[in-house]
Amino acid sequence: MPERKPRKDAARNREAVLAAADALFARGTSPEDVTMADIAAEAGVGKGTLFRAYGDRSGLLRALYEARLEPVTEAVESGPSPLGPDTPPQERALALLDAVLCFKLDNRRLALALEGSGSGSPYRAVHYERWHGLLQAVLEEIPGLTGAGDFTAHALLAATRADLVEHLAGQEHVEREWMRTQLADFVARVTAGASTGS
Amino acid sequence: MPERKPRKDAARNREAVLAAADALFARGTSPEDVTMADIAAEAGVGKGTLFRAYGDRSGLLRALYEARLEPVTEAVESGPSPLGPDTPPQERALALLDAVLCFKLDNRRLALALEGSGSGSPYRAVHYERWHGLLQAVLEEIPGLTGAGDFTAHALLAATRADLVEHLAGQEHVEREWMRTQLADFVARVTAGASTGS
DNA sequence: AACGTAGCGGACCGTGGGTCCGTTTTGCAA
DNA sequence: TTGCAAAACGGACCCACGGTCCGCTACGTT
Repeated sequence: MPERKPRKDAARNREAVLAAADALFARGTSPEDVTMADIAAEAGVGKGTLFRAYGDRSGLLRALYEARLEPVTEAVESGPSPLGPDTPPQERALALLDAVLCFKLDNRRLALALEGSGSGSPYRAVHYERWHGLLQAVLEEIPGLTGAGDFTAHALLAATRADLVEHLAGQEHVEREWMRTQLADFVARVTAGASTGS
Repeated sequence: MPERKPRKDAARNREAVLAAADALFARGTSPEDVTMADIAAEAGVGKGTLFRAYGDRSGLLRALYEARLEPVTEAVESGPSPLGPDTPPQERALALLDAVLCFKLDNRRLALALEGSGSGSPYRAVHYERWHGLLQAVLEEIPGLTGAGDFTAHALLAATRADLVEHLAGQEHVEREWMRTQLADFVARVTAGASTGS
């Protein structure tokens, strides 16, 4: 097995970089003005280190995102109802989308930076595919949605896009709870209606 | 009146630039590799000209987009059913979204370049606000959607985001007609269901 | 203690958006 | 026509930022 344990200063630096990035994104400035050099400086580390650790900008963003997302993923894969697997599909779809929305609300800048980082569409990201795959599977179990799971999952997830969330929460000052209600309503309408197709 | 007529070479160059950009985007290459210098070269014009005419990259993109979109806008504002104003709301909502989808399918690269051009979220663009305002108004007239028009309009439009369309049509090779059907289905479900709210 | 190597860091590079300013073109008027 | 001021041109130039390179440092192993 080619698994070689990393040197401990390396590990420490990886952490420092993540923390630094986190701090900078929290620090209100709009995501695209947070430069790689900034992050390196904040972490007290050379730029080279940062690129060696994460490959490129979107790699770093992805790692940070993934780390923040982990608890949610956990809860979805093996947690209790309504997020966990032992939940009737309609209710679970609702819970999933609410979880995504809340996550994006809590990590607005980060999510924004990640989806906005040009390199490749957000739709090729692993975490997107995870959400989409899961949501699709859940939706397919709802009567009247058979065959429409794929597109419907995309469409519903699109309603939680980082820049939309940012627009509503940031510019338009829409209240968190109001947004959750609206999304829940929307999802309910989608999952409740009868199919129009053949 | 501060309206001063532009010099005719200026007008000619503006046109040339638009045409050049159009040609380059049609030429298959992914939108972010179409550089300003490329466009200037293709138009047989200096970079300065291009920036003087349109301000910056996203200005140029917006102008081009707006120009292409004009016929659709026209049809929506004063055309015949089902796009025009004399259409029952539910049917019109469907037609509007179908029109947006078709437009994005026909102008994939351009739409992608515009929405992807970092400077400001797509949600502040004039054309987005036009679509959103209109769709919202239409939705509000549908029984059961009162009060939910704003968010619902955002959510439905999100299903036609350029990168999603590109992902489905470009990477996953989803058929145009199939996509239209799926979207129609989706919209129908949203506009048909009963409200969950108070 | 000594040594091989993983890791470091910041000078350096290429690219692409945007600016500047000397030169050319245009349109008006004498 | 010719003269002239203003508008427009164009490409050399600037700079910020992502990403690379390579001589140096410090880890950890024997």
